[in-house]
Amino acid sequence: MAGSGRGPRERMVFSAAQLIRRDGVTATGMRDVAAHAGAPRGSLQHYFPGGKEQLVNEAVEWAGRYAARRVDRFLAELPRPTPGGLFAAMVRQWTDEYENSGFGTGCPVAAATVDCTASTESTRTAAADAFACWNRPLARALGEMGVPAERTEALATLMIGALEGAILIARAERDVRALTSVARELGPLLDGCATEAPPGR
Amino acid sequence: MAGSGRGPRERMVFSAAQLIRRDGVTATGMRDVAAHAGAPRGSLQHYFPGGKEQLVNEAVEWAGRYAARRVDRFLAELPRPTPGGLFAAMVRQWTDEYENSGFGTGCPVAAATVDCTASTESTRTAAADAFACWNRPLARALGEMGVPAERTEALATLMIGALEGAILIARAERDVRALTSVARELGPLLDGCATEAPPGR
DNA sequence: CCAGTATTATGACGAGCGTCATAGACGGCA
DNA sequence: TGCCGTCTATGACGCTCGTCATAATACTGG
Repeated sequence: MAGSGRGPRERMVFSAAQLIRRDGVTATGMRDVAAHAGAPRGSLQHYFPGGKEQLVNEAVEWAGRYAARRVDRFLAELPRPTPGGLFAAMVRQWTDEYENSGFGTGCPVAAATVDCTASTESTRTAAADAFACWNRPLARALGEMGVPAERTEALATLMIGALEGAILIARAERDVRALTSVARELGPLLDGCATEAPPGR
Repeated sequence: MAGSGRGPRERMVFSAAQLIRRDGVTATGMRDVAAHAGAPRGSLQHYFPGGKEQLVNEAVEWAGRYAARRVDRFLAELPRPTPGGLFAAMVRQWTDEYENSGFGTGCPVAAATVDCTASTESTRTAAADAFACWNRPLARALGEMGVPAERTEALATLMIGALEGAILIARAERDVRALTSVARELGPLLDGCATEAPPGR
């Protein structure tokens, strides 16, 4: 994850996302963000006159765009794209990170949702937008893989939800088991939804 | 959710869980817990000499036992138990709560995981135990419904993960859509795993 | 070189936090 | 009545937080 290039403003947004996904929003201090970004403390109030709320919101938005970009990249890398294969790639990103760098970090959007939904309306909105931003390319991809149009959005939500939940469990257990289990079980089921009649109900 | 009965100690644990699942661990103050429980502030240090860490851990443990108990209750209430029906009941608990009481609260175990995994080892352990405590009766139930033994644990994890993720998305969107979508899509797929050959792979 | 804006630097403030210290109230039992 | 463990009550301490005020510095166009 490169992020030390660019201007100090972008570095601070990136650092905020990193710290938030590790410690949560409330436990992440403005001074910590500046230090982590190697940026002067005085720049915070200059670039983010809206204070912590603005910084957090921008970090969440950044995370949403990042997740959407990753979906497109996974699609481009898959030789023969299937729903299960795409989901496996999404999961693998996390198992790789956890095996290489430990279980210290989760998803910043999830952290912001847990931490700010009840208190900060604008952050809640930013989190909802981030999920939508992530959901959109996923649903589109599912449609292109043969999933019936009326189910693409719901299945995309299922994929994101299952991934987020598995991340939670994996962090708590310090074990990628939850991630691999979810990928192994849900993957084939997702593949069954492509170019097939929807399950009777 | 009854909780105002019992002794002040139990009330404080219960109140801690309530506040944590609404505001997160860091944003929940000890004074808030005492006030919410209608308990004297001085009792906190008397019943929880281990400080906030102990209180949070007990709240997380309580939540894990609560979730496990709910699984058993759902099973008892289902006339003809199927994996999808059980999952629908678990999801319905949350859609009911959100439609009746708003989207202010989430799962306390998820909140503790997001908020404390990186900083407080004992709380991370408590969260892992809570997930395990929840997973156990679920996996057992799946086995009794005809799911092959080698898949019960993974499918239980998938159910919990999908539910937790959908809760996150629903809170952010202030909409039960994610919950209903996940239940509608995952339910039939889960039913297909009972008394059937596992999907080829 | 100068003017003026953009950026950085630093100290202070008030509020809230978790924790501690200490004293008071209560209640069963001799 | 007197004692003693359990519980309650309250004020204080040290710390960190987000924010603000104010000044110094860097940079850019004339």
